[in-house]
Amino acid sequence: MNISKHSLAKVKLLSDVAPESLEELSNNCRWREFKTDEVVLDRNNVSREVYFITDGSVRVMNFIGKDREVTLAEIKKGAHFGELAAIGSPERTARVVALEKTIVAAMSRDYFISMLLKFPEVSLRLLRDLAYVISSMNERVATLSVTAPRQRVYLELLRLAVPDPRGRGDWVIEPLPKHDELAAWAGVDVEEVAHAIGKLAREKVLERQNRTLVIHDRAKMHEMSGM
Amino acid sequence: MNISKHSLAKVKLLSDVAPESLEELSNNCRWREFKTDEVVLDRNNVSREVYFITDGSVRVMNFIGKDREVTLAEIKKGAHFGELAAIGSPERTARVVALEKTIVAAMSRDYFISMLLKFPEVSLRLLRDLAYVISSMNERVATLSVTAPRQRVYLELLRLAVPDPRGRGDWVIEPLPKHDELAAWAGVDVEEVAHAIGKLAREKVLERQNRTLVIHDRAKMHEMSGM
DNA sequence: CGGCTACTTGATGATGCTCAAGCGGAGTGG
DNA sequence: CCACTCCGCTTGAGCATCATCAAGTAGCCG
Repeated sequence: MNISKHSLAKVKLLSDVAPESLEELSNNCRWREFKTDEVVLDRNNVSREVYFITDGSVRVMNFIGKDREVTLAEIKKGAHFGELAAIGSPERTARVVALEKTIVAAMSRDYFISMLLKFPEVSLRLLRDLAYVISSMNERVATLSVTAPRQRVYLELLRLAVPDPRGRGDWVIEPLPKHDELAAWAGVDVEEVAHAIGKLAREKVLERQNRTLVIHDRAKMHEMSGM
Repeated sequence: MNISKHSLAKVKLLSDVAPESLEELSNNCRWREFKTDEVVLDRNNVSREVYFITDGSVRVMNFIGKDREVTLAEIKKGAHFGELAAIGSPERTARVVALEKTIVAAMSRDYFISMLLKFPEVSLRLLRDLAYVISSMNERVATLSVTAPRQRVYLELLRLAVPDPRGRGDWVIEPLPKHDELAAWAGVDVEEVAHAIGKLAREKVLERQNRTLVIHDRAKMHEMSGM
């Protein structure tokens, strides 16, 4: 096992930890690798380990009823997940899937807790992380409560759009995620995403170009989103 | 100032703190009292203080657009709020209103942070609290994403119902909150709450009795909620 | 070229939001 | 003690919207 590749140096949560302590922490993890779409963690898993992503990214999903799925978060290199189950929540309720080839360090619950008590700065940083998560979710709850499905699709598209690098006042989404991904974020079904984009295209607010969406009239789109 | 009334002894977050330290913490708070419906904390407030409720309860709300409001949480005696702004989030985004006569201890951001570093057990307990909040919000996001407005009203009513203390297989909600409160939780408008309850009454699933709702067929109601 | 997946588009029916009108109980002032 | 009023609840009609179903198209990979 190549130790140099198995370092927690890039993990933001641990950036206040001295290098020598970090190495000890690294050695107390189970290192694992996952392929795209592989399930990293499933519901009702009882391990309660905490996972640090040193390379790749994952998506956290929740299932309601039997068929419909909701995307709760996407977590990237340098971040962590599983801390909720480790800290307190009685059981895992979400499923975590690798979005690409991903390397994670799994730390046992007990070891994680003892680390928090040993390094208060880490606790503080974790608190900051969780506070940020809660703020984001507050926003999301408020948005979901107040906006109509169609509007949520507009908002999601606006969230993804970046100014067109080729000058012009346009904004672009590139590459456009698959419709079912957008649907899982916005809490609508797949057809609604297509209908929403179709309507915007008909009204010339945006244009479809292969895998990218070019938004011509961002202001109007924003207005249509009702916020 | 009556010191005996101004004690943080009942605050759960601080239950691992030794009594003498607790007294010092108590003395470093600004103690304040609010009447029903008084605004404890408003958006864009820059104080970043942390508040401990020693008596009473408050509601945390968020406003979207200009008119519609969403209830994010209700916080009771022994709990705390404002920790998100103190720990990290750049600004306050929610409004906090007293639900009854309420006494709070306000602790400055800096003092709070230093306390966390001094008492790692408190950090750990706070982490647990936040983890619990996140889990709850995950559920709420998932529910909001997947269920229709009508169903959310049913679910909210089911959440409030308790078994009828007078025997019988019935469940009761007593007192029934005002419709606009239910609406703010479920993310629907006021009439939809009335329509939903009306429909349930017509189908004899429940019965309206003054300020209380008697649920006869909880199973059917649960089924209608689609979960 | 065939087969698959994702996207597009439309029709339909159910549903929820808006508007509107009436009702009932609690509190107020005479 | 009685009107009066306000606020919250109830109910309904009309209309826009969204989920469902369905069919056809585009693009991709073997």
